[in-house]
Amino acid sequence: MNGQSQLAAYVGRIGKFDEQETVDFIKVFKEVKVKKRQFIVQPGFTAQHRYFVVKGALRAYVIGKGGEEHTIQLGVEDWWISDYNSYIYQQPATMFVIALEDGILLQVSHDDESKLKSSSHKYETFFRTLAERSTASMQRRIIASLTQSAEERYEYFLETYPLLAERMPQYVVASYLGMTTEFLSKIRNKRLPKKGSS
Amino acid sequence: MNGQSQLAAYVGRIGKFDEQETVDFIKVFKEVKVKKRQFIVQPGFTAQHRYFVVKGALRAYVIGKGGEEHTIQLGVEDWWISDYNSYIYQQPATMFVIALEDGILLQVSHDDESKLKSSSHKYETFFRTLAERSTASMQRRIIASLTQSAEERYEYFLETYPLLAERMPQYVVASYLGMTTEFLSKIRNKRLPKKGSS
DNA sequence: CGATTCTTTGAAAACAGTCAATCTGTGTGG
DNA sequence: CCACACAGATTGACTGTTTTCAAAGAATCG
Repeated sequence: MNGQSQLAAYVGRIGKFDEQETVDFIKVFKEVKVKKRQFIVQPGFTAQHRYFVVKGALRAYVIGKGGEEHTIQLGVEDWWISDYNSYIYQQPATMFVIALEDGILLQVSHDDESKLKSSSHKYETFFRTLAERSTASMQRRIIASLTQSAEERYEYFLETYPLLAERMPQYVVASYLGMTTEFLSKIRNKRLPKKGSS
Repeated sequence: MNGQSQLAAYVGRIGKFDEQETVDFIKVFKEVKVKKRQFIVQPGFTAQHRYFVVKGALRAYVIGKGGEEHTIQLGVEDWWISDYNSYIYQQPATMFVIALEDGILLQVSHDDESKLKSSSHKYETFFRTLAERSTASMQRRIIASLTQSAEERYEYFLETYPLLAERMPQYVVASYLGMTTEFLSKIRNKRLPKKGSS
């Protein structure tokens, strides 16, 4: 399955496009390959694209005053990623988006996305649904950060995204969950007291 | 200015509706009065409406395992409020939404909103814009919670929402910022060492 | 391997929470 | 108009979670 058909399958699950609409939609996306450690968004530059992850893993992060990296968003197959504050308002980004693995993305420019949205009610609906789901998921994350301890947030993350927990380096998981790598390491150690303890 | 014309002015700033479209849009909203301490959303019940605040102040909060209240969202004039996870997916709410003051709201039901969205491309665009802005604002909040200390979050809140900081009880501000009332009180004390200190 | 990159560990310190008591204001009903 | 109740804010001592720092261990990759 190539990138286009993967995106086609994805949009088929969300937007009720007919065949021609699906083709026209996918046409504006451009496939790009990314290498591990490659940046696709950087602070100071406006995020020009929204990216659909065909293959690979990415993360978006900001740098704190002390130089710490704080992961704002993760992306793997069938997820979207960008600096949305930058992309939506077309203002300079505050985030880095970097590839954690070699991968394949399908990018749409802000301009082409706008044209899609205005060209068809159905496309507009598709992006509205994306944005609503994104709002709901961010709200769940805010709730988790307000109500749970570091250990609980990690447990919750393991349950919710078991595959991500395996795939992402631990410093990425830690910074996504709002704790230091050192502390996550200690949490993990407490959970699995010793190796070969059965 | 009544509630309807206030909403009309608001939608005029976001959606490019003509006169008739504005009238038709506003027609489906129903005005409701709320008294201080009145709940408009409660856990276990599906949030049936999205609310536009004409007048008053509200807050949405969840209850933690220890009984603490965590404020997820605030609402004052010209803001929207609901439990979006519940409203969007039409599932039982996890949040309370309560009036902090007597007020006036304009509510739209999930069903009517769906009809609006499907009846016109422009209405769809309006709700897409709402959702995108909401996503961006939640992302900013996540960044703040990951990168800033309690004191910095309070400073940022004061700068960003000076009117809210005056209007909301301090325990609401504290629980919105992810800290205890006691700790916020200590932060405030440090900032303004003593009354009459000049 | 040889050099990064990532993870673990432990001791000390900082940040923020808990608990309990007190203080303040504000309304409401008699 | 007063008194009482109650919601909200403050204070201080103590506790606990999480961070910081520094060093050493694994793992990975060219």
